Amino acid sequence: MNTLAEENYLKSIYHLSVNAASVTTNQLAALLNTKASSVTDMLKKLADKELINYTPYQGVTLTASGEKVAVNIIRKHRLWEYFLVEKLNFKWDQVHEMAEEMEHISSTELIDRLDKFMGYPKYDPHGDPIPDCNGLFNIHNLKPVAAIGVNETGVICGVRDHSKEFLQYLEKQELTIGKNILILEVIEFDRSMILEMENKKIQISREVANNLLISL
Amino acid sequence: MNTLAEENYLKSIYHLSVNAASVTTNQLAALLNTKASSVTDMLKKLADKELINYTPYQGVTLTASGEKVAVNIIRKHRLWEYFLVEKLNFKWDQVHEMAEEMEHISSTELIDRLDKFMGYPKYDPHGDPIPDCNGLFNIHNLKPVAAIGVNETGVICGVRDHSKEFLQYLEKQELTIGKNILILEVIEFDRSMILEMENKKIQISREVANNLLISL
DNA sequence: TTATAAATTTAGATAAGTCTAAATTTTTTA
DNA sequence: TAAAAAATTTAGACTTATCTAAATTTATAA
Repeated sequence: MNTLAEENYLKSIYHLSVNAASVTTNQLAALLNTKASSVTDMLKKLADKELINYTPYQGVTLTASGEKVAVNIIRKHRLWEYFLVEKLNFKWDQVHEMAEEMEHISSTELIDRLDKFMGYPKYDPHGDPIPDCNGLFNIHNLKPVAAIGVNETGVICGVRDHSKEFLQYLEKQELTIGKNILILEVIEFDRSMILEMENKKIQISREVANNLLISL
Repeated sequence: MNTLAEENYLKSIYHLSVNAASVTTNQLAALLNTKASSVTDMLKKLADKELINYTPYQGVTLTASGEKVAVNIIRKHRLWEYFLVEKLNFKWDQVHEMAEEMEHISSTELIDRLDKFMGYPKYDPHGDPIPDCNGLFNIHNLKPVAAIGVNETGVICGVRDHSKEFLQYLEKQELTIGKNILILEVIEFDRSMILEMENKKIQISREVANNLLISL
């Protein structure tokens, strides 16, 4: 149907579209670790297949059919991540690369049965929503910890940065999905924050606070 | 490490090596659904990587390192087939194509954990032995039903033909892995065989008898 | 608003894996 | 054992996805 490279482009366009109306060539080149000229070539190909809307120099958006393909890849990625953590006992910082390969396994029947086998999970190990077999998913309204004030509380529900380093840091601090936190203090000097979590005080930098997502 | 095409060639060479000392270009072309000239090109590449022993016009054998790669792919293929049947409830005739994709997922850690998750199975859904994490597996000594005589018994332990059509036929006749059979009669005219299985009489053609494997 | 910088596209090249057609080697057979 | 047939390899071309370098377009700034 679509090649591996095409799938990766569509997925990347989808992810970059979250923050902007249209996605630029350079953004894609940076995310896909390739050159702008290679991106241009692929964009023409995807436009020919009517998976994206592409006007030279003006960036791209996904068409309805392109978005469907992208969401399906993301569904597969997140379900496999869930499988790796819940069934094979991997840690949340270990599963991304494996899921990057597994998301390209083509069978829809397989992924639907995997979904059923695991009890139709709604969120992956990083708190990201898992699209159902129709491509529908909850967009829950998360805020970075940095966006709330002293004496406010929240539940950790996701991360903005998905890097191994950040996930390992959070794991070590036990700042994991589902934990309740209370903001005790914001240090004026560097805007780092002191939280209470399970009766412990934890100080996190502004950088961390910006990348840790909570629901109120 | 190795490309998808390289992995498929090594796997094919391994499978064809079971029946002969060396594997020919045309055998590979037929099995891989490609042309002899394409095979020659790839054989040169694999020889450069010291995964096969190749002398022009003389066919190929796997080197120790090529065999290790091939066995590892087969391990992954069979473990995923087992997973699909035992965990996701697919039928034994449905899993081959999916496992053809899944066998290329690279992580060794993943496959070893999958193996553990399933309790270290020794045989896949078609009765083929699953190599362990060191590449070792039981070669049990199976015979085609056609090779035994009247009044002899055996346990169905494998198939020679792995085609969907043959597997579906066996399923319908309930001639599945683990069943006990007794040879009641061999029809002289076409050498078809009449078996007793779970108090039922079943007649199978010579063709079927040649492709159904039992242990005595 | 024109010059400069940045972003993007085009042109031409490369590597992997495949193909067809022609050439070569091996095997078979008369 | 020489001619014919079969198997295999070589030569040259194509596609996909990539690259560098040059050209073009858009954005920015004096």
